[in-house]
Amino acid sequence: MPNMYCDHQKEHELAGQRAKENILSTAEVEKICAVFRVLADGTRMKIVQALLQGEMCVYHLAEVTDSTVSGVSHHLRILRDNNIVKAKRYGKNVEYSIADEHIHKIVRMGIEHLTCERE
Amino acid sequence: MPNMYCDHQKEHELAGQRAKENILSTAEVEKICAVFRVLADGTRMKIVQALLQGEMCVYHLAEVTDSTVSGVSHHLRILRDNNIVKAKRYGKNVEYSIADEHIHKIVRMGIEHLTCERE
DNA sequence: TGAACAATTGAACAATTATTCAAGTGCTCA
DNA sequence: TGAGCACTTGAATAATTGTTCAATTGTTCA
Repeated sequence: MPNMYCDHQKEHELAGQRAKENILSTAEVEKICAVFRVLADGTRMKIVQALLQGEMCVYHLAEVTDSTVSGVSHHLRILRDNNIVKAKRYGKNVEYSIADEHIHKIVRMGIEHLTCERE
Repeated sequence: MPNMYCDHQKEHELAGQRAKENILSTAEVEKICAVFRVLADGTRMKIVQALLQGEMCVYHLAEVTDSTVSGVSHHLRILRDNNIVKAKRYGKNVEYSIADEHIHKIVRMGIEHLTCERE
């Protein structure tokens, strides 16, 4: 009797092809991953969470995240390049804020996933 | 006249402290990041997208993602350890499926963020 | 102008992570 | 039982990524 659940020899060409057609392209997948990759760092996540409470300058962000101004600045560049935060200069300071409405949602999803996890 | 936007000498202790109190702990932030870190890889994202269409065995997932069975298996372990997919054995095969309702939502958020980006 | 502060950048190093390959386990069926 | 398939694992290598420090840019104000 053949394997009734997953007969590779006969079905994978069809099943594989079907799934391949419905899946996003490698380029599109890469772009989506990029957003998650940005949010996958602890310091950057803290920066985002701090900015969700209102705009803040680099010095304050370094305070809040327990890191250096230089380090935060590097992370802010990555966040800017990925349309997650935006910068506005006021005199000597640069005030950062959240660029995009659904960064709120994405981060909230992350928190929800956390709270409903059972170990 | 003092800097009216961000007078560090006088305000950062207060502003910094306030933000520090409202932000999640480092441990909590790390856990949230972990979810995003898992979704930040192209192969894993493809696996998740394939599984959003229905359960699938390792062989098929390797087909769909254009990678090796071994490579996919390593990624599936990471996905399992982070409660994103679950495994069920049927005879020789192991069928994988999405473990958690809001993986749908999280991935959809990622796609939305992508589509409303302007370059 | 120049001194002081805010932020950015680049380069070097350290740490993490993905991929590969070979060897292993678990299951089925002749 | 043992041959063959499905999958997993571990170790080694290659590639990416974060952090640090020193130097640089941009701004203000005396």
